[in-house]
Amino acid sequence: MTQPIATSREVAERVGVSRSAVSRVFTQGASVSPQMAERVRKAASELGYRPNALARSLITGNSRIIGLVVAYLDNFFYPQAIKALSHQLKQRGYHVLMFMAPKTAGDVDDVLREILDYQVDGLILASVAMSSDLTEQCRQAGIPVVLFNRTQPGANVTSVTSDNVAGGKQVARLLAETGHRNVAYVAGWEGASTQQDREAGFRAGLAQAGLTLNGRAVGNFETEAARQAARDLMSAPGNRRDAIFVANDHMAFAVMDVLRFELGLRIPEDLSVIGFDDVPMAAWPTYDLTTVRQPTDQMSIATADTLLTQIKDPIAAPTRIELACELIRRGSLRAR
Amino acid sequence: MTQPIATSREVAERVGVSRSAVSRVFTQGASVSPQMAERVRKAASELGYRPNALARSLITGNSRIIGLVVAYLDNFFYPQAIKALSHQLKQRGYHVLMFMAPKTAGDVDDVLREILDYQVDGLILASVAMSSDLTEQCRQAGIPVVLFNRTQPGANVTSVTSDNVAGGKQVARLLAETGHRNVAYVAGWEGASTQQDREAGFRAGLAQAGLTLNGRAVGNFETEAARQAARDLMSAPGNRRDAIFVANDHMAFAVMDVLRFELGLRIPEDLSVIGFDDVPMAAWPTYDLTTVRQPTDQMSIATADTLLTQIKDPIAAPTRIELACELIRRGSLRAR
DNA sequence: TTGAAAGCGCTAACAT
DNA sequence: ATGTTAGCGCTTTCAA
Repeated sequence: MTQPIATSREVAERVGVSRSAVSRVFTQGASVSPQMAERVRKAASELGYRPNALARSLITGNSRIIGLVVAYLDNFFYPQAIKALSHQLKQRGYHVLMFMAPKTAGDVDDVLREILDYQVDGLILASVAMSSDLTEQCRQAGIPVVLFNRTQPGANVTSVTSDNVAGGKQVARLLAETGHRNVAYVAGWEGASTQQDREAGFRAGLAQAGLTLNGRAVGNFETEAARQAARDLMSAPGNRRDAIFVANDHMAFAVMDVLRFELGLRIPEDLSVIGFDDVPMAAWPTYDLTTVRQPTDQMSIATADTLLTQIKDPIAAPTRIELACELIRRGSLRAR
Repeated sequence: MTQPIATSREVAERVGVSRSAVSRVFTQGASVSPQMAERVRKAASELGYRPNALARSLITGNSRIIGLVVAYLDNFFYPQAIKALSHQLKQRGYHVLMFMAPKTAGDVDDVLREILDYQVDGLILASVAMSSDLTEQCRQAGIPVVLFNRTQPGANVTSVTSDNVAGGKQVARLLAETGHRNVAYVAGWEGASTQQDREAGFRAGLAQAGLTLNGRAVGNFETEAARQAARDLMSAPGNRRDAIFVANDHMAFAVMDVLRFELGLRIPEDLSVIGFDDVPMAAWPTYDLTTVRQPTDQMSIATADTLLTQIKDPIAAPTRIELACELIRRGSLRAR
């Protein structure tokens, strides 16, 4: 015997007022007398009434739902980020409709369309790309999109990242200063702007220090591929590397495991390793990883802020927000 | 110049048919002639029309949205589970409205109510408890609830877990068989059924083997608390423990780090460590953790299945689904 | 198979 | 400050 949830009509009838009155009581900044408010609230709580968000959205034209698309949930950076994002949005009265994207960009559009069917007020793409078709469609529909931890070169779309180029440069400078001369790089997925920027910054930094990159392998931001990258890098004959910069912490852990357990190397005595992100595990004594800290909380705040700004003011031009990141020096790096 | 998304009326006018006709074309199992379907679809795609899910929900009474509440996102078990859950639900045509619960159970109800405002068709609580008030309210409103990886003793509510008692027992048996005689336990948050069941099973298993628990500390399912638990356990004077069973992998890693780096102990030579969950990191050579594998995918499938069953048939009685779990023996355990 | 009419639950002018 | 009216975009009887 499923008893349906009370409607505003029932509350109105019980109190003997109009449905508009009930509506106003539950609407921010509407004008109602205190006694009306009290009587309505009382009846509402007796009946267990709460406004139907869907019906409200249908008429106000905004759902207070933000679509969030995530791909790399196995990288610890993202659970952290999701938590922060969801927290920020909640504080602002928004909710998160989440979707796990396939890493292959093909199907993302389909899924995005499904999300759009729910009249989301905005869209956050965490390390996910969308077609320029869909970007355009969102623009036309007036739905702001923010790219989180990724930029999309050609597309004229808002993004929030840290300054990955500067981060890469800092790593190069640190390695040079600490006497490393034979450094290699483990790349992430080549299509990712974060990967590209970190590498570009790293190479530029090395060049400034009079060094060149001596070895490169692709780890695709995945554990297994990163392991293989480490093996490939170290099996190249005649090379005596003294440092590896890995495009993110997630892969750096995999690389360190291979160096230690398969190749019997000591870190940092035989080799320094540097990562990127500063996920919590990087601080664990087992890894004690020197890395570049991305300001997750600030990035989340900036994402929520710009998204909501654009929701309020759809004419606003896309911005590219780039936050400073900080080198965190730990035991995986040794001066030589 | 924000161009609004096309409505069914516009499509209807363009084709010269009624809005009902358009609706039928986009409704499963409605009767439309092939030529009607084709003309409407053509016009729809030209105008970029897709049915408004909110308006549809308002009238059909189901939103195809499932509310998902999660608390412990820093435990790697959950990102995995979320991924699996979201995947399962997507396959069945549902979407996930996500919320991060505060670990303090107080505010969960508030948040749940917000989710309910969106007329979700069902609710999944991952390691989160709700008040019996709200449980009752959901029952009355006909909204099925499934507890994922947690049971709620008094409450008559559906849950999906692995057989934590059996898991704990297996651990005890294994430790006994491999000659451990002085075993301690690091507990999770005491309010959690998983914690309680694992400990109960473990104690029962020890008793069957003629052993008793020799030391216990509470790690609350948190890294820092687990570290402290390890310190407390090992600093008890006169004790020569040979094994620690930790209530989940997430804490086990923290415990291992303390044993190795603060206390200078070797695992498993000086001490065996066993965890619970079998998160991906457990297989990494650094930890190589003996643990009890929870069947994440099966649990997710079971959760999605029962939830959707109950959505279709709201009269169905709550069930308590308990899936077998499997002991995974790795290097952190040594026969003595 | 198709169209006309009614209404899901709510809010937003417009009066009063 | 409150009630009346209209309508958000859609689906669903009911007739034809």
